[in-house]
Formats: sequence, C-alpha cells, structure tokens
Amino acid sequence: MNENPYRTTVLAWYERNARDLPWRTESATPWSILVSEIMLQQTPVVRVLPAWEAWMRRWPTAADLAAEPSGEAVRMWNRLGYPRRALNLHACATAIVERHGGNVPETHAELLALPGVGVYTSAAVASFAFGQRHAILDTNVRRVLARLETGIEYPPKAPAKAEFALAESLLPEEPAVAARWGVAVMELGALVCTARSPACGSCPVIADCAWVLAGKPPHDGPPRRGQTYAGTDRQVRGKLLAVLREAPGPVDKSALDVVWEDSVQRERALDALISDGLVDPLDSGEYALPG
DNA sequence: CATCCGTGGCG
DNA sequence: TCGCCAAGGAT
Repeated sequence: MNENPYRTTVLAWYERNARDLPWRTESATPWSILVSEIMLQQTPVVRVLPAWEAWMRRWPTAADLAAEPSGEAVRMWNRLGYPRRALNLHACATAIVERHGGNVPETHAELLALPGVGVYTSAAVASFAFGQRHAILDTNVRRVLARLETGIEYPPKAPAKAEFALAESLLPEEPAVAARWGVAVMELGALVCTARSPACGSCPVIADCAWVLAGKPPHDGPPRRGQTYAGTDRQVRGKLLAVLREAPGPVDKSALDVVWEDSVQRERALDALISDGLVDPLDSGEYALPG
C-alpha cells in the first residue's frame, strides 16, 4: 500500500553517505538526542556541533541540567540564537525530572507536552531515540517531497495537510525501517537536495524526481520570505542579552543602555526579555540572567 | 494564519 | 553587498 519505488535506493544511499553526527551514535541517549533536536531548530549542524559537545559534557543528563539555574543554560547557549530555546531546554529538564522520573518520555503526546517541543521535534525524538514509526516533516523532507513527488522547487510556507498525508503514505510499515527512512530523507535534503543549488547530478533518485522530469521549473508564486534583521527588536534583544551572557554577574543598567541608541526600542526589548524570563531585574536595580 | 523570535555564513 | 537560508515553536 505504501510501496514507493525509491525507498530502497534512498536507504542504501543513506548507508553510504550519512554524516557521522555524534547524536546518531550508539552512545547517544534520548536526552542527548532531545538536546540536539532543540539546538537544531533553525540552526545549522556545523554551528550546533561544538555547542552540543560542550553542553553534553557539562550536563550529561536531564537531572544535571535541572539542578542548575536557568540562567546558566542561557549563558551556556552562547550565540546559538533564539535563546528562549535554552530556557525551553531547562524547562524540559525540570519537567522530565518532576514528571517522568528523570527519563525522557517515549510517547509522542508526552513529548509534545514538553516546552519548546512541537510536532516535528516530538516525532523526531520518538523516531530517532525510541525507534518508533512517525512521519518526519522538517524543512529538508518538505523540500525533497515537493520536488520528488509534487514537482515544484519549494514547498509552501506552512506545511499543508496534504504534505502530512504524503509523508504518512511513504512511511515504511516496520518501525525500525520507518525511523531509518526519516533520517535518510532528511539527510538527502541536507546534502543533495539542498535549497540553493541542488546537486541533482549526484542524486540517487533523480530518475524518480517529478521536478527534474518537468524541467526544473523555477519557484512560481509569492517570493520566499525575507526576514530582515538589522534594526529589529530581535537585534536589540541579542545585544542586550550578549552583555549579560558575557558578564560574570549582575550588571548595572548603564551597561545595557550603551548597546542601542534608540531608548524607546531599547526599553521595549529589555521589557520583552524580562517578560520572556530571559532577564531578571534585581531589587538592587541591576540586571542578571535568571536564577 | 501571519508574525515574532538570533545568529552567522554563503552565493 | 545583501538577501536567503538553517533538524521550528508559540502565539
């Protein structure tokens, strides 16, 4: 019923070409895999690699991280970006200790209930850490399926129902094989079927590719999102948080005021950081990473 | 459903 | 140079 013609080919390609990433090794744990998935949310593998190594060395288990103040997680996060993920990871650790006896939960629903864990991450951990059968629909898989099956260069901005149905229909029955299939397609998207300049010449399933067959028609429709950064609140938040990360302890307000000219925007960004729990305004008038 | 949320590298 | 993109999630 879900016998796709290129499954074996993709799996064989993965066997030969998969990168040996540390969170894919035998010594990886459900917790270390969860950490990798959170870090990899919108952050390239090359930048996650050293951060993950350092993080796992310092906090090998969820309990180790839960025992620390959340601010230490934010500091350790360094410049990975989207620092709320550091807070999420710390909250995950706490929830795992309090609700699951220190072990990462195994069901998709329990994983989904963890902070910062959405549909993708939940499926990824259930699949990669516990060998379960779940459709993996990340940006790589979406792009591969858009080309291979739908014949378009890029998938729509937001995942559509049809995409889940398609991913579901291609999923091998055997859980262990399904888990393998998931990483394999992701890897194909990451290494060959890339966004910019796909290496169709070295693609193992080029003969099955609807997009190639159609003559590689360029993206048709609204231009792909261009997220500006310079001058935004996000840039200001980044500068403010960097000051706190690099300081050994609490800092005076004056140390924060120098990072951005526009005081209105600066105060708005600081308030937002405090509201998000990334910054702690002390009674002394100083500011610090959360305790 | 659109927008917000960091950071850095590459074509 | 600068827009685009990178294993998304929450609101």
